[in-house]
Amino acid sequence: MQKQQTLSRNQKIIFDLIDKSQEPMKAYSILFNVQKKGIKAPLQVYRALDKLVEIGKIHKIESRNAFIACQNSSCQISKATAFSICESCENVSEISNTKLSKYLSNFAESSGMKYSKYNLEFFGLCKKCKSK
Amino acid sequence: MQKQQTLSRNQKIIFDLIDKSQEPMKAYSILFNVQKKGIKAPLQVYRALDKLVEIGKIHKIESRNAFIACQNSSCQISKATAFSICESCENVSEISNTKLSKYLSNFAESSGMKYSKYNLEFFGLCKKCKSK
DNA sequence: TAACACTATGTAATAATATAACATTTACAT
DNA sequence: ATGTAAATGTTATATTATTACATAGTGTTA
Repeated sequence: MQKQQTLSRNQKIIFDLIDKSQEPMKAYSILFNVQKKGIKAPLQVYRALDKLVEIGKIHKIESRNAFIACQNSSCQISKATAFSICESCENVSEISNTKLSKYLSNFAESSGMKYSKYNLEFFGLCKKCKSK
Repeated sequence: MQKQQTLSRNQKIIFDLIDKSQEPMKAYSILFNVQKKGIKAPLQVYRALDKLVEIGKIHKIESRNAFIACQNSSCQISKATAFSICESCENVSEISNTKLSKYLSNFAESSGMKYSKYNLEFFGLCKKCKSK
């Protein structure tokens, strides 16, 4: 376990918004939603997002340019992220599977590079959408 | 093996440029490089890129918004892509490892979703950079 | 060959995503 | 109280990507 981070004002406002959201949020949608709380500029949002990603409270879904709260309570720093993404409803869920992450970090360790992290995105239809 | 695609004029110009490049290329850098060949607008580039990705001739490196030619001659449609990315020199190399792709597609198949593809990006220091 | 569908192209405008540069303030350890 | 690192505020701008609309090429098949 890492030590608990204290979030700054802006970081907390933005984390709370993302954490409450049922779906990944985009930066400018976040901006729109926090303007009433005094966060007026894109850069304020991006700075908080960068920090929140760095400390593992949120993850960026690279293929969507969107952010979700970490679903895995024990993950304070994200060195190993995996998601499944529905191409129909755009639902994203975080995968937390010890075997998978062991397999992938072992793979990376044995590849010749000095491995620091990975990101994996699966695409397809989620349970709901595939039965439609 | 899939059937061989014939590339259109713009697709061929853009594929050749990416294929010759030693590093991933960004869309506007591609645009700059093909203007002398009559491709003047971003959309012309993005349309060709979309098609080339679709038929598996190139891949998009999502974390970098950049494109590289497929290194794997037998891969005509990219349902399973993996890369290692150097955080220092930004070198990107495609990983083509049958065991890895089997492991990941099996994982996806057993996850409950109707799996169609994945993308995996490893980050760290490449061989050259780690010894500096 | 004419009619059709499909794919690709050309062009202008604009939307969406992200960062640079600079000034100021806050948190907090010494 | 002082130094330092982190965070904030603000303006402007860079970068990445799409919408909308008009036109042209390619290949089938009637």
